[in-house]
Amino acid sequence: MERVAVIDFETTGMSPEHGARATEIGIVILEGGVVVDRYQSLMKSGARIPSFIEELTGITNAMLRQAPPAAQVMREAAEFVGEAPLIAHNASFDSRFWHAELERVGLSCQQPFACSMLVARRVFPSAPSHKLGTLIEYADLQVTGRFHRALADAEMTASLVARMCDELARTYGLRDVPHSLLRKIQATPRTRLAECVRSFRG
DNA sequence: TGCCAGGCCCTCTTTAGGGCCTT
Repeated sequence: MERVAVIDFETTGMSPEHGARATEIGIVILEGGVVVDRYQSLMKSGARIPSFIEELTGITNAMLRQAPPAAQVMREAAEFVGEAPLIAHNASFDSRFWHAELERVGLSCQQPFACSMLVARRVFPSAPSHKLGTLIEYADLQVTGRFHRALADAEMTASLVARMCDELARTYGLRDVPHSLLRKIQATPRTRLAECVRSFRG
Protein backbone atom coordinates (compact mmCIF):
# COMPACT_ATOMS: atom_id res chain seq x y z
CA MET A 1 0.00 0.00 0.00
CA GLU A 2 1.10 3.54 -0.67
CA ARG A 3 1.91 5.94 2.19
CA VAL A 4 -1.24 6.34 4.31
CA ALA A 5 -1.98 8.08 7.61
CA VAL A 6 -3.88 6.14 10.28
CA ILE A 7 -5.60 8.53 12.68
CA ASP A 8 -7.45 8.34 15.99
CA PHE A 9 -9.09 11.03 18.12
CA GLU A 10 -10.05 11.03 21.76
CA THR A 11 -12.84 13.54 22.36
CA THR A 12 -15.24 14.96 24.94
CA GLY A 13 -18.25 13.34 23.25
CA MET A 14 -19.73 11.81 20.14
CA SER A 15 -20.54 14.72 17.90
CA PRO A 16 -18.69 17.95 17.03
CA GLU A 17 -22.01 19.30 15.73
CA HIS A 18 -23.21 19.21 19.35
CA GLY A 19 -20.19 20.84 20.94
CA ALA A 20 -17.85 17.88 21.47
CA ARG A 21 -14.16 18.69 21.02
CA ALA A 22 -11.05 16.64 20.41
CA THR A 23 -8.80 16.07 23.44
CA GLU A 24 -6.02 13.99 21.88
CA ILE A 25 -4.86 13.02 18.41
CA GLY A 26 -2.69 10.11 17.39
CA ILE A 27 -1.42 9.53 13.86
CA VAL A 28 0.89 6.88 12.43
CA ILE A 29 2.26 6.78 8.90
CA LEU A 30 1.98 3.35 7.32
CA GLU A 31 4.21 2.52 4.36
CA GLY A 32 4.23 -0.93 2.81
CA GLY A 33 2.56 -2.35 5.91
CA VAL A 34 5.15 -0.86 8.28
CA VAL A 35 4.74 2.10 10.67
CA VAL A 36 7.46 4.58 9.71
CA ASP A 37 6.45 7.71 11.66
CA ARG A 38 4.22 8.78 14.57
CA TYR A 39 2.55 11.94 15.86
CA GLN A 40 0.69 12.31 19.16
CA SER A 41 -0.51 15.22 21.24
CA LEU A 42 -3.09 16.12 23.83
CA MET A 43 -4.92 19.31 22.87
CA LYS A 44 -6.51 22.05 24.94
CA SER A 45 -9.74 23.45 23.55
CA GLY A 46 -11.37 24.69 26.76
CA ALA A 47 -14.08 22.03 26.58
CA ARG A 48 -14.57 19.96 29.73
CA ILE A 49 -14.22 16.17 29.65
CA PRO A 50 -17.17 14.34 31.31
CA SER A 51 -16.05 12.14 34.19
CA PHE A 52 -17.05 8.88 32.50
CA ILE A 53 -14.82 9.76 29.52
CA GLU A 54 -11.97 10.63 31.91
CA GLU A 55 -12.35 7.08 33.24
CA LEU A 56 -12.66 5.58 29.76
CA THR A 57 -9.56 7.21 28.31
CA GLY A 58 -7.45 8.12 31.33
CA ILE A 59 -7.24 11.66 29.91
CA THR A 60 -8.21 14.11 32.66
CA ASN A 61 -9.15 17.77 32.68
CA ALA A 62 -6.00 18.39 34.73
CA MET A 63 -3.89 16.86 31.95
CA LEU A 64 -5.50 19.11 29.33
CA ARG A 65 -4.69 22.24 31.33
CA GLN A 66 -1.02 21.51 30.58
CA ALA A 67 -1.64 20.64 26.90
CA PRO A 68 -0.81 22.80 23.86
CA PRO A 69 -3.68 24.72 22.23
CA ALA A 70 -5.92 22.73 19.87
CA ALA A 71 -5.21 25.13 17.01
CA GLN A 72 -1.45 24.58 17.25
CA VAL A 73 -1.89 20.81 17.43
CA MET A 74 -4.23 20.67 14.42
CA ARG A 75 -1.81 22.74 12.30
CA GLU A 76 0.98 20.33 13.22
CA ALA A 77 -1.24 17.32 12.52
CA ALA A 78 -2.27 18.63 9.10
CA GLU A 79 1.37 19.23 8.18
CA PHE A 80 2.33 15.77 9.46
CA VAL A 81 -0.36 14.05 7.36
CA GLY A 82 0.36 16.09 4.23
CA GLU A 83 -1.32 14.63 1.17
CA ALA A 84 -1.58 11.07 2.51
CA PRO A 85 -4.99 9.37 2.34
CA LEU A 86 -6.44 8.60 5.77
CA ILE A 87 -7.67 5.51 7.59
CA ALA A 88 -9.54 5.29 10.91
CA HIS A 89 -11.50 2.68 12.86
CA ASN A 90 -15.12 3.75 12.39
CA ALA A 91 -13.97 6.57 10.14
CA SER A 92 -17.36 8.30 10.16
CA PHE A 93 -16.51 9.34 13.75
CA ASP A 94 -12.90 10.48 13.31
CA SER A 95 -13.52 12.17 9.94
CA ARG A 96 -16.15 14.44 11.51
CA PHE A 97 -13.67 15.59 14.20
CA TRP A 98 -10.82 15.88 11.66
CA HIS A 99 -12.83 18.24 9.46
CA ALA A 100 -14.44 20.14 12.36
CA GLU A 101 -11.15 20.80 14.19
CA LEU A 102 -9.36 21.79 10.97
CA GLU A 103 -12.19 24.11 10.01
CA ARG A 104 -11.77 25.92 13.34
CA VAL A 105 -8.22 26.90 12.35
CA GLY A 106 -9.11 27.72 8.75
CA LEU A 107 -7.60 24.59 7.25
CA SER A 108 -9.13 21.98 4.97
CA CYS A 109 -7.80 18.53 4.10
CA GLN A 110 -9.93 16.80 1.51
CA GLN A 111 -8.11 13.49 1.11
CA PRO A 112 -10.36 10.41 1.36
CA PHE A 113 -10.92 8.31 4.51
CA ALA A 114 -11.04 4.52 4.51
CA CYS A 115 -12.69 2.73 7.44
CA SER A 116 -10.93 -0.25 9.01
CA MET A 117 -14.15 -1.29 10.77
CA LEU A 118 -16.13 -1.56 7.53
CA VAL A 119 -13.25 -3.42 5.85
CA ALA A 120 -12.97 -5.77 8.86
CA ARG A 121 -16.67 -6.62 8.66
CA ARG A 122 -15.95 -7.97 5.17
CA VAL A 123 -12.49 -9.49 5.64
CA PHE A 124 -13.18 -10.94 9.12
CA PRO A 125 -16.94 -11.61 9.04
CA SER A 126 -16.62 -14.30 11.73
CA ALA A 127 -14.98 -12.08 14.37
CA PRO A 128 -16.98 -11.97 17.64
CA SER A 129 -17.41 -8.23 17.14
CA HIS A 130 -15.74 -5.52 15.10
CA LYS A 131 -14.61 -3.34 17.98
CA LEU A 132 -10.92 -2.48 17.67
CA GLY A 133 -9.95 -4.38 20.85
CA THR A 134 -11.82 -7.51 19.79
CA LEU A 135 -10.27 -7.47 16.32
CA ILE A 136 -6.75 -7.05 17.72
CA GLU A 137 -7.28 -10.16 19.86
CA TYR A 138 -9.05 -12.06 17.06
CA ALA A 139 -6.19 -11.41 14.61
CA ASP A 140 -3.59 -12.19 17.30
CA LEU A 141 -2.01 -8.74 17.00
CA GLN A 142 0.10 -7.02 19.63
CA VAL A 143 -1.52 -4.65 22.12
CA THR A 144 0.84 -1.68 21.91
CA GLY A 145 -0.62 0.45 24.70
CA ARG A 146 -3.74 1.42 26.55
CA PHE A 147 -6.95 1.19 24.49
CA HIS A 148 -8.72 4.56 24.17
CA ARG A 149 -5.46 6.46 23.99
CA ALA A 150 -5.00 8.01 20.57
CA LEU A 151 -1.53 6.85 19.57
CA ALA A 152 -2.04 3.29 20.83
CA ASP A 153 -5.37 3.02 19.01
CA ALA A 154 -3.87 4.48 15.81
CA GLU A 155 -0.94 2.06 16.01
CA MET A 156 -3.20 -0.97 16.59
CA THR A 157 -5.55 0.16 13.80
CA ALA A 158 -2.51 0.33 11.52
CA SER A 159 -1.47 -3.22 12.44
CA LEU A 160 -5.04 -4.41 11.80
CA VAL A 161 -5.04 -2.71 8.39
CA ALA A 162 -1.70 -4.30 7.50
CA ARG A 163 -3.04 -7.73 8.54
CA MET A 164 -6.21 -7.31 6.47
CA CYS A 165 -4.16 -6.24 3.45
CA ASP A 166 -2.00 -9.37 3.85
CA GLU A 167 -5.14 -11.49 4.05
CA LEU A 168 -6.60 -9.92 0.92
CA ALA A 169 -3.31 -10.20 -0.97
CA ARG A 170 -2.93 -13.88 -0.05
CA THR A 171 -6.54 -14.82 -0.74
CA TYR A 172 -6.83 -13.04 -4.09
CA GLY A 173 -3.24 -13.16 -5.32
CA LEU A 174 -2.75 -9.41 -5.24
CA ARG A 175 0.69 -7.78 -5.30
CA ASP A 176 -0.65 -4.68 -3.57
CA VAL A 177 -3.75 -3.51 -1.75
CA PRO A 178 -3.98 0.25 -2.29
CA HIS A 179 -6.11 2.65 -0.26
CA SER A 180 -8.52 2.96 -3.19
CA LEU A 181 -9.25 -0.79 -3.01
CA LEU A 182 -10.03 -0.53 0.72
CA ARG A 183 -12.48 2.27 -0.14
CA LYS A 184 -14.07 0.08 -2.78
CA ILE A 185 -14.30 -2.91 -0.43
CA GLN A 186 -15.96 -0.90 2.35
CA ALA A 187 -18.66 0.26 -0.09
CA THR A 188 -19.39 -3.28 -1.33
CA PRO A 189 -21.84 -5.72 0.30
CA ARG A 190 -20.02 -8.38 2.34
CA THR A 191 -21.31 -11.18 0.15
CA ARG A 192 -19.74 -9.59 -2.94
CA LEU A 193 -16.21 -9.13 -1.60
CA ALA A 194 -14.61 -11.61 -4.03
CA GLU A 195 -16.36 -10.07 -7.00
CA CYS A 196 -15.27 -6.61 -5.86
CA VAL A 197 -11.59 -7.55 -5.53
CA ARG A 198 -11.50 -9.44 -8.84
CA SER A 199 -13.07 -6.57 -10.73
CA PHE A 200 -10.45 -4.25 -9.19
CA ARG A 201 -7.70 -6.46 -10.61
CA GLY A 202 -9.39 -6.15 -14.00
C1' DT B 1 -32.89 19.12 33.83
C1' DG B 2 -32.23 16.14 30.46
C1' DC B 3 -31.20 15.49 26.23
C1' DC B 4 -28.68 16.18 21.93
C1' DA B 5 -24.89 11.63 16.43
C1' DG B 6 -24.56 9.27 12.20
C1' DG B 7 -23.65 5.66 9.03
C1' DC B 8 -23.70 0.81 8.31
C1' DC B 9 -26.01 -3.60 8.41
C1' DC B 10 -29.21 -7.30 9.51
C1' DT B 11 -33.90 -8.97 9.38
C1' DC B 12 -39.42 -11.17 11.57
C1' DT B 13 -36.98 -5.52 5.50
C1' DT B 14 -37.56 -2.01 1.57
C1' DT B 15 -44.05 2.56 3.48
C1' DA B 16 -38.89 0.01 9.53
C1' DG B 17 -36.64 -0.86 13.60
C1' DG B 18 -32.86 -1.78 16.26
C1' DG B 19 -27.94 -3.19 17.16
C1' DC B 20 -23.14 -2.03 16.24
C1' DC B 21 -19.16 1.17 16.54
C1' DT B 22 -16.66 5.47 17.61
C1' DT B 23 -15.91 9.03 22.72
